[in-house]
Amino acid sequence: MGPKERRQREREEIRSRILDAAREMFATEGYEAVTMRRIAEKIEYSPTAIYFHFRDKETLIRELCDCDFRMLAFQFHEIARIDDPIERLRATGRAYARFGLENPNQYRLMFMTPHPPLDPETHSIERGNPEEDAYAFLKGTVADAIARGLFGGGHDDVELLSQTIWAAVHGVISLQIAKHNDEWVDWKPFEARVDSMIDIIIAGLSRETAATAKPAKETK
Amino acid sequence: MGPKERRQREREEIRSRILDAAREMFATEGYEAVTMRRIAEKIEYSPTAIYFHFRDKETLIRELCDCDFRMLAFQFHEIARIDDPIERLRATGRAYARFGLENPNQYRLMFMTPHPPLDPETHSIERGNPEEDAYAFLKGTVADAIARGLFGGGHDDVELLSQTIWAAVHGVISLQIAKHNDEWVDWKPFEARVDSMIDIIIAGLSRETAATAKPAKETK
DNA sequence: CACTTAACTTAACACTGTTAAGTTCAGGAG
DNA sequence: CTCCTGAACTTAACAGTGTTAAGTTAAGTG
Repeated sequence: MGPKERRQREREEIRSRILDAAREMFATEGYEAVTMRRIAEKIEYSPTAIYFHFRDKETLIRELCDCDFRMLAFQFHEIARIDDPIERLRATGRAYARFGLENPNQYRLMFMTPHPPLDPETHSIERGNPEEDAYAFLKGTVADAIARGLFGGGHDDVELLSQTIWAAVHGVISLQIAKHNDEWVDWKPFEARVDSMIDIIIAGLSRETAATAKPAKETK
Repeated sequence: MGPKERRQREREEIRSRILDAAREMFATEGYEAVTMRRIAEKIEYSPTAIYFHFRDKETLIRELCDCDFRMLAFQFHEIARIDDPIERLRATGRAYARFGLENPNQYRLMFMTPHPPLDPETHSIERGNPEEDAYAFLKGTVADAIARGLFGGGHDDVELLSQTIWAAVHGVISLQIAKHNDEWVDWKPFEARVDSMIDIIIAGLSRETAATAKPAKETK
């Protein structure tokens, strides 16, 4: 209980003040707007002070990122209670899309920007736990759907299907974020595109696999 | 014949030398590696010389981008001769995926990075011409499929379907580019993911619309 | 020949992330 | 109490960025 713990607490406090300042600037103005000097200015320290708490800018931003991953997984809390896997899948897709639309800067950093592999894999998120790991949550739903026989025959690879479903919704979101200002394309409303994608994917999964559904003709 | 045209030609020549130097650095080392100073060094001019040919770095890079868009559209040249719209669609998706995998840096800039809207819409590409405009090519194929009754009833909005199909394949590519180094996910091979996506989308679009394929139950 | 003008260079500005060196000051040891 | 350690910070600087203002050079034109 000595002053040692107080020091520790103070350290954590300024640490999270840095994080908070960075988060706000990042969320409202985007990645480019976050500079060490501006963070420092906001919390009224010198720029170098930050380096006492974070190795470099990259690790600072990555810590923000981890936090957002957990926030995303948290969006699925309510949805987990939907019993029908198909409806759960639909709701998951929509929630994911909403997250992307409402947090475009975070989404860009999380899913649209290549990162160098993290050295010691020191994530603070428990991998595989659907409460914290959004991908694990999706896999769980897909596995349920397969187990209950809701997908057509041939659709039995949980990993592959999860990655495909994820990519489908991610495609809509990331095009929205990257190109919704692009006048080249007459964009349909975002919600319409999300629903269209989810409907088509679910319809496609409900049928037999292509090999059996296709007109029996070996192409090539 | 006069020296006026020679000057013009020389100007074009150095202009394209800048472009070429930038393109090479960009393709092999990525966006961050391209700096005005390094371009200048490569072509043995001073950094400021570039500004005599391009307003700023942004417009230089955007001109590269335009070129890549045309290159993408060119990939579809052969494919245009496939008669069956469904098979043409399949081939288009695969060619698009290959383009993304082989040109990740270009793909990132073209489809994964938000750009401020271009002032006077001075693209050098003819919009709507399938020979130059890849999106127009896709729309053409989708329209064909609808016209021949290959999609289920209800799937009749060319624009919406094109955007959905594009987003689906784009999702696979962009996750590959941004996250294939991420050990969090046990990635299936890229080709498998592309084929899975295309098969599911086509299955979802074929014949009966979602409403009839779904168990007849009004959700909500 | 004088003059304009395009094409360029040099030097600088205002930024960026990051680091080396110096300062301050609370807390523990003797 | 003094002495000293070491954490937490600041100041100054480095090497880099995109960009611009001012100066130079040389070719073409009246």
